[in-house]
Amino acid sequence: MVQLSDAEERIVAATPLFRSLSAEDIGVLLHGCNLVTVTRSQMLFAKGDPAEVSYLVLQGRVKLVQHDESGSEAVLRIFGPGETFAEAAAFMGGRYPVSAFAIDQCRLLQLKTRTLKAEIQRRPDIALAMLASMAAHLKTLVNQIADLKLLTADQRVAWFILKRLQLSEDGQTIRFPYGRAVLASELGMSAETFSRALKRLSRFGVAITGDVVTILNPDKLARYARVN
Amino acid sequence: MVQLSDAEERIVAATPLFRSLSAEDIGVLLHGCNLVTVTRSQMLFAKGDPAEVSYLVLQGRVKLVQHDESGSEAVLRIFGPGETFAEAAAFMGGRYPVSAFAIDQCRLLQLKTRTLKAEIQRRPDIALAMLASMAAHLKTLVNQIADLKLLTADQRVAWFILKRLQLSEDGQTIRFPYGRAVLASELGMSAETFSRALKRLSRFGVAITGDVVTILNPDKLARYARVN
DNA sequence: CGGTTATTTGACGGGTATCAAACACCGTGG
DNA sequence: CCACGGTGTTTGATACCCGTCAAATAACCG
Repeated sequence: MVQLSDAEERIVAATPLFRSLSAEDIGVLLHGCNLVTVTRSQMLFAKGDPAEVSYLVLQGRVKLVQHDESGSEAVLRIFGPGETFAEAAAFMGGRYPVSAFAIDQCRLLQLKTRTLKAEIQRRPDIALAMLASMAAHLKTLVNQIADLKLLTADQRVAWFILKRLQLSEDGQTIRFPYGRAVLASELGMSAETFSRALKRLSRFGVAITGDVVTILNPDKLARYARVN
Repeated sequence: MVQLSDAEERIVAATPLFRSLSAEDIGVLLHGCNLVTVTRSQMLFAKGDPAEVSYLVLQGRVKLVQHDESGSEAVLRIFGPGETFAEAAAFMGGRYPVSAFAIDQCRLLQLKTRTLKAEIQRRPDIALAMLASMAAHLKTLVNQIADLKLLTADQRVAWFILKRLQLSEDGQTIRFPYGRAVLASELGMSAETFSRALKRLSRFGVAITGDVVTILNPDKLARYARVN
């Protein structure tokens, strides 16, 4: 059994995969899990590696990326504390279809697929939780595709800000959770375009100071990025 | 119980969701299902509708689309015979995150979520099959995002042709399964760009006559669209 | 404080969307 | 059989979004 802080245990219990389970059920699933610590820009797995484990983020951020032969990369998604990833690949027993890198210093829980599968056989509701978790992933990806196809770069940035604003404390400011270059790639644009997009959004009441973004007029911004 | 032709029963049995199940298990799941027939361009459900059923395609093609306020649409994916869709949304019991339209005349099986859920409780392996099916969907979407972010329009068209070529009989020709406009939207480009892309690909040994595409030199084309 | 990395800014070119018109395809009805 | 309207595709002209390259600036860190 791994050693987790109280805060970390709360994170685990709150994750979609485990939310519906009792503390002891979680204990069973975590039995024999590895706790791994990785440093900034370190690789967790490469595309094509045999997928034997999935991950739960406790601290830091992980980016899932796809590379092309020329070396440029596309960030598919970024996972933070409380989120799980690579469940699907691990579960299918195939190989990872993407690569994973730590953006920050990270603490991660490695979930053994074997244990997970075994538990599903015994406890069908774990399967339901897993289905729910994967359904959420699906929805995220579907929205991302729609955004890429329907919105301009500026609108995607605006949309990103608005989404974060909903989780914000004061409803007026957000802060960028990680570097702009990574953010740009996640939104499907170059770092330069992202920088310019931010500047252009000042027309709609967006002010940037360091890593803090102040949205003077959320409605105006929402009207510009009319989506969903 | 619905009335299916032999061919259709074979389609059902071969679908990822049901592949691992016995004929009688399938019978249980299909019990009380509706068989629906829709005509070209008819809507199956709209984004925001309560998601009560998922679908299995028997005949024809269905497109899942997202609209923006200006009326332009993005095709997220197209499903043909033997494929299932909307499982995730139906399963979560929420609302459909996208809209669905028939491209052709279609015959579809409506799967009741209630039945599916009940069976999962009794038979965990159905849950595994469902997880596998959703994992496959996830992988498709992930690849689509990577393609949109990393490839040019021409490369996406080339890549599409190559993928279809692998399923081709003779390994030299394919035919477009549906209209070019829909195809273009699926690949994330306008119909005009798609048309021009096809023309430009003649430089790499792609010849078009009507709906038939002849690939004179698959290797050359693959070298151009170097991906995966 | 120096050296490295991240971000911004500018200039430029190319890829794509958009608009418009010409054209091909197709089932219908005269 | 051919005319014909509707739909879908192609082609051309144009504009602009956005990526790339290069340089300047800022932020970071030991």
